[in-house]
Amino acid sequence: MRPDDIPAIRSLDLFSDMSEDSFHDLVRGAYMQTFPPQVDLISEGDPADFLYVVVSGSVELYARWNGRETSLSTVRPISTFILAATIKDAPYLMSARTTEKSRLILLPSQDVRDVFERDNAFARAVVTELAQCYRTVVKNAKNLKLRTSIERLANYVLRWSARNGGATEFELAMEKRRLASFLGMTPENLSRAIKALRPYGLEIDGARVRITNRTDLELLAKPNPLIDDFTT
Amino acid sequence: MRPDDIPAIRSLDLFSDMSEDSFHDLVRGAYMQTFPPQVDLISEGDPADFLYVVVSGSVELYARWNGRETSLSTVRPISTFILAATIKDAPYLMSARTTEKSRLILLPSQDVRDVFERDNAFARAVVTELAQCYRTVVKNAKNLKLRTSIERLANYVLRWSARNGGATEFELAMEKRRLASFLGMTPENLSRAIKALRPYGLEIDGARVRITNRTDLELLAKPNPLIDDFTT
DNA sequence: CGCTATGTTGATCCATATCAATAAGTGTGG
DNA sequence: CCACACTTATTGATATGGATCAACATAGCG
Repeated sequence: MRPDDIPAIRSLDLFSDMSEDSFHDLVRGAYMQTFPPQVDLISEGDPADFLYVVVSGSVELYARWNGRETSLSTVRPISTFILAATIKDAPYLMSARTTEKSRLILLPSQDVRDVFERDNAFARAVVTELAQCYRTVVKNAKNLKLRTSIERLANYVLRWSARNGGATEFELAMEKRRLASFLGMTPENLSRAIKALRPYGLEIDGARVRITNRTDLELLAKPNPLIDDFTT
Repeated sequence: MRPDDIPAIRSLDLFSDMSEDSFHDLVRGAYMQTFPPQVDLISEGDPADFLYVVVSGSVELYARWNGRETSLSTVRPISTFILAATIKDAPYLMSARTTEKSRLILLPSQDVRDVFERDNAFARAVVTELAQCYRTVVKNAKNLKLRTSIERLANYVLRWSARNGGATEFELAMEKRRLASFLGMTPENLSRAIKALRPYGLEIDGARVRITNRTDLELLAKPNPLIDDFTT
């Protein structure tokens, strides 16, 4: 592993509080690897051999059943994924693939569990991280069950606008087909949802998003911190 | 709090490994309360003042948005709910109400957080619990996004059959309207889904469930441990 | 520059929601 | 213990959100 990547990892909430010794034990067995786009990293059902850290690029978490596939989340730098499976030593519930060229750190799960047993600060950091993950998925479930696809799209756009400092114009962070799957609809349906939101102050042209009337869009979207706030 | 309830709590995975002192600190400020059915315990958005333990009865976790409501899970004895909000000192994401007469223990969140900071065994137990919760919600999201309502119903029945030791005949654990909401459909649609599954070996009469042809039902349901297994 | 994957649009179909009416429980007070 | 009221469940008719299928356009990319 490149020595100049270590500080970035160390500064993650998950690793920042642990002892120097523990951190050393973790990174000793770790490797950094660069993957091309569209590479399958893990497959649901596999044993959790590694905890992954996305250093650059992005990784899609998705799942399949009975020939269908759905996108569950996108992991962006710098954060980890499949912590729960690693800690529980249980099979992955989601598959993962790179969406673009990405640099990842692979931490052997056994090392993570060993350090977890020894280092109390790390154990507490894991709690915070897992609680965050849990709340994110709960929000997701609420979003899916309480909103129509058009409402989900409208709120998605408002969420990303907020994430971009309230910008009225920005770029979609992923392909539309992936966005459609993430929002729980087909690509065709997303196309139509986009058109349906034009009268409500939203224009999407290619990857370019323009909020032309925030008031109307919010009136329709009714964003709610208990579903849409990504900070708590 | 009644002294004879303490051993039951103590034996929960979440509390079994912690020191005697810490446990004492926790239960010292706790109270046990009995609630009638349909009592609202907490409301989403409220600060997380207590961690709850269901001792008897059952509690429904649900959420609202824009006049719609959906049931997210049912908590049965003996387990806790809203651990994540308690630990993070963040607002509840879900509301909770008793579905029947229920005995609950209320542990002041501040006490839980204090003990969490002091007791390392407890901190680790919280990790295991949260990882479990997280994986359950992920399975739920997969269930919702990958399956039709009929498939969800079929798998729900098979799951509860397994939970009852593989019984072919058992009682529904909740009202149909609640089940419909939990499965992400309307009560009317549940009624029709039940009828649609009759030719596939499932009969539901009132609360009585009878699996008349497990092979056919499984052929349709295609249960999958990465969605339906409630033990891992 | 042309191939291939992605995105759009239209036509149609299907799953599920909604609305309405009835039936069946369930609990309460007389 | 029954009658009434009220909630829950079922059934039918209809509407609609969203999926599917098919054709075409477009954009990346080698």
